[in-house]
Amino acid sequence: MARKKVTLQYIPNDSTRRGTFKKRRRGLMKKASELAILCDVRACVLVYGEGETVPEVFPSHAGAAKILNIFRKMPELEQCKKMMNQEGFLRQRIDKLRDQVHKFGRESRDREIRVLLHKAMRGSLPGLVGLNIEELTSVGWKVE
Amino acid sequence: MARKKVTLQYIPNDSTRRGTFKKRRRGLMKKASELAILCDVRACVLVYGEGETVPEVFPSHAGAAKILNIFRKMPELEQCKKMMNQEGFLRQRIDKLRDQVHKFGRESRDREIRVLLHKAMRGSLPGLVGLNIEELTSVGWKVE
DNA sequence: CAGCCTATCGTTAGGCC
DNA sequence: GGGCCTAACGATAGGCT
Repeated sequence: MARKKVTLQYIPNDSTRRGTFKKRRRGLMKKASELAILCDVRACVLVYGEGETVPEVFPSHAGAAKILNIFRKMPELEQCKKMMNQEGFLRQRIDKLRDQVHKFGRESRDREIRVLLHKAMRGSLPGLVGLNIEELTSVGWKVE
Repeated sequence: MARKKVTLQYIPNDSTRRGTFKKRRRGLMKKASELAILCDVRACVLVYGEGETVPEVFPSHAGAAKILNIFRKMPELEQCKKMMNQEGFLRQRIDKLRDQVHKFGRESRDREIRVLLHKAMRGSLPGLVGLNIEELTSVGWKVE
């Protein structure tokens, strides 16, 4: 009856993981729906189930596609804008790094890094800018 | 100190809405991250803040773009599959309708429809055929 | 307006059919 | 595996600084 404290790491047991997945995906979609209703904002969510070719989508296939198109058209334009100032440059850099981390391992490290970077940013921007990709990536491992 | 019971409808007051938005968007992103970690699934979330041109994205701009590409390549193929059987056809139809309703406005008489759906499902599929577009749309939303 | 706090509500892990 | 249930945990509305 006592509920375990949720360790936030990959659930090895298949049936447990699937059960959790089903519950939480539903929860996520609900949250998204609530956010959209309460604040009337454009939002979309895609979640591919384990080995599924068709994702569950909010708010709908077409609705998501619409938002996705907007998202798609923005990249280069935004990149130009971002290049204009240091903050933008940093953000772009973080994005790349985040991706690398993703490639290496589970997303858990991704999230940790984000927090870490947050702190680093508040501390001092130059400290972060000085690091190269490998160094920052290894920071992710270290954190874990 | 007493917390209100959350009415799940558009929040008219600007500052309240913005506050709620910030909190809930953060919460949504966290949930997404947890889901990805716990179950190791591909997922992405895009949320545009009120009047923002740049959305907040999970797991990252590039990461989302990757998933979005997969999503994009699937439509026609899946549609063909779905056309194969009646259920698929119905689902596709509901999708379109769901989108329409979203464009028109906020969904309201929620509970009534839910009852309707219950009846329809227990009765039989043909029961849905009798409904008009608006009703069917709401049903589609409830199907989730 | 942005954080921080706390009471309360909503989500969900773990059991049990 | 799919639902349903309940207690525990996590998210967050409302208030204060």
